[in-house]
Amino acid sequence: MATGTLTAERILEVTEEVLRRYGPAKATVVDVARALGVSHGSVYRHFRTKAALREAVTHRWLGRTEQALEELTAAPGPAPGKLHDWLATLFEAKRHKAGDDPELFATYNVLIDESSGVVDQHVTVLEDQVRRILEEGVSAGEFAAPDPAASARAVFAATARFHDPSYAPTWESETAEEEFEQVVGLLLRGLRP
Amino acid sequence: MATGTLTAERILEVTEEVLRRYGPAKATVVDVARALGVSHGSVYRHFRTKAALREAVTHRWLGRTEQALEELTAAPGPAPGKLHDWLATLFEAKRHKAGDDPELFATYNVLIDESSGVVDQHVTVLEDQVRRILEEGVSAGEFAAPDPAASARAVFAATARFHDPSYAPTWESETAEEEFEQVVGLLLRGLRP
DNA sequence: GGAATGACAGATATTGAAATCTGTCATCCG
DNA sequence: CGGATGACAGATTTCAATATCTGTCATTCC
Repeated sequence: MATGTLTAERILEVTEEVLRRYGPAKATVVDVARALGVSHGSVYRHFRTKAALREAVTHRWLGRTEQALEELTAAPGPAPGKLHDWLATLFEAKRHKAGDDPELFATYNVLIDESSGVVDQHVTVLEDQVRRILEEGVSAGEFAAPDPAASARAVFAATARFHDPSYAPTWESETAEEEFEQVVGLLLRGLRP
Repeated sequence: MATGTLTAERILEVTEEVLRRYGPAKATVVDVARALGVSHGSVYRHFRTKAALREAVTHRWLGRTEQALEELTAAPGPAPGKLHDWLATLFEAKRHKAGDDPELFATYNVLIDESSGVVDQHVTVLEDQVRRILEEGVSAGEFAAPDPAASARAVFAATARFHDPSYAPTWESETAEEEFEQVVGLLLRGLRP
């Protein structure tokens, strides 16, 4: 079935499929090897441990969200509106993933709990995007932020309710959207010069 | 050992002890009855189910925090400082419980996960205290909040990072205190008239 | 008569033996 | 010779038998 050489990339693709099919509890390295048509020893040539393989899958998954938000970050436009949209996009992306395919979302949440290092890196990337938006706003006189990096962490922390997966069960509620706007409104007011 | 009549209050006290000793997974109604020196049927006279007993324990535990914060809420003084102190006290109380006796804290977190209704009520009580502080500030011209109840929910949501037990592992970090001040500072700025 | 008991049925948890998986490595193949 | 293999040891998971627990209720006790 597998075409050509066995690459790390191909293993990651198949691992995603196996995780989707069997779930995080039952997906084994042997399953991945079987789906690839190779021995499990070959998988271990590319990933030192099962944990490393799962972390790589998680990294890929989180990277996709980072990429979508990076485009927003780099786009032109006033910083306050951009920050609002950046947060709204993050919220909407997470809410969509959670509501659309709850099982797959649950699977990735298990992976995320396992891979704290990968998540820390993800958070750092996102906070850095927020920091860049804040700095842009400070330059344009739209924001006051003596320490943009610290403010970025604060903004990210204050909106955890809307992007941290542990709150996913509440994201479908009718009031979630309104509460999001309230929090973001408060933060944008707090950032005014 | 037990003195006099069997009361709901006495059962709750002993249940707390049993939970502390055995943990949430192993503490049984039979254990509670044994510690009380009665048959387990007698416990069921006061609490319809094991879940109801655990919820009552949770309610009592959360009520103690509500009470401490209520005193702060009712005290005189400028609203901005009071809101800051209220949030700082909540943070400190949680952090202290988590750091002081991690096992007991973990036990109560298990109970909390089971008792969503009780927790919702607790959150409502705390948000109401925040709302009263906000209204006080609006009256004194210290805050601008067209809808104090909505702003109270926003303030509570934005500080989840510092009172939601799922974040407890990060509360000991050196930067937690600083991040708390950043978030609260941003919120207080956002509430200014 | 109101509170407590303990035997009971069905549900849940524990246990230990068997099966499977993870990670290594000597060997094989192109 | 670099990459793939599959047998292997120790760790983990599964499964089914056994034990315990939950919640009820007819009976006992004060």
